[in-house]
Amino acid sequence: MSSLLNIYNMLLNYWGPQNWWPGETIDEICIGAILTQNTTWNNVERALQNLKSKHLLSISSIALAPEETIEECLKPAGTYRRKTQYLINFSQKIVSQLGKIEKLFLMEPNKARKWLLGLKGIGPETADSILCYGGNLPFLVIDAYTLRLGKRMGWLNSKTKSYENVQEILQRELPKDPQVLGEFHALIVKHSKEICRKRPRCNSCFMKDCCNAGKQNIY
DNA sequence: GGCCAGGACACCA
DNA sequence: TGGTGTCATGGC
Repeated sequence: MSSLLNIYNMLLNYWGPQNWWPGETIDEICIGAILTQNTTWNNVERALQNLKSKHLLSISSIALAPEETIEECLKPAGTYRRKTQYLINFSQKIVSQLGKIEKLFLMEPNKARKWLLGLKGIGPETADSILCYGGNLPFLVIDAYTLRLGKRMGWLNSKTKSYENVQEILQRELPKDPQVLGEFHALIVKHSKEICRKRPRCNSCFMKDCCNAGKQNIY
């Protein structure tokens, strides 16, 4: 079985750098991380554009904005009522407790993660996205694609349970480098969307034991 | 018209 | 702890 680092290099060689996370500012990255929950990025971009057109694409401005205005902007992203609550609460907590988001990234990384997880609507995946892509901190984002690929390719077995458990197992074999960890997650998403989802039984995948694993029906 | 997406939460046993 | 329903728009 190839090492995780080999897998990373294979994916990077095949797909090239994914340049995640898209966004011009740290605020935009964090806002996008919340909006992308269970939604396609295409829909998130519409919501981000709506916010931008109303000059609300910053944490400080969202913290002061009327709820109805944010709701209207977020509609294209789905679950917009919840996301409005999450986003306003997140922004207000940043402003009132930290002043600005950059302060979060100066904290001890695990404390910063805990702080984020204490906020309503910020789960482990969103927190790690904010820390890795917004804060340039070495956290690997674990998502459904990662779990599926990991089980197919044997990095993970069916006993691996919690998010943190999976994250620890995978990060142990990867450099503690936010660039690598961020790129790895982006590549897994890219690969899963382009190959695994469109051709779940394909024979042409360049990674042995990925799509054509012939294993139990994990997909 | 049904299913799913770059999740998280509430509720239940 | 683990499983299930809910949120909600847009693309395929």
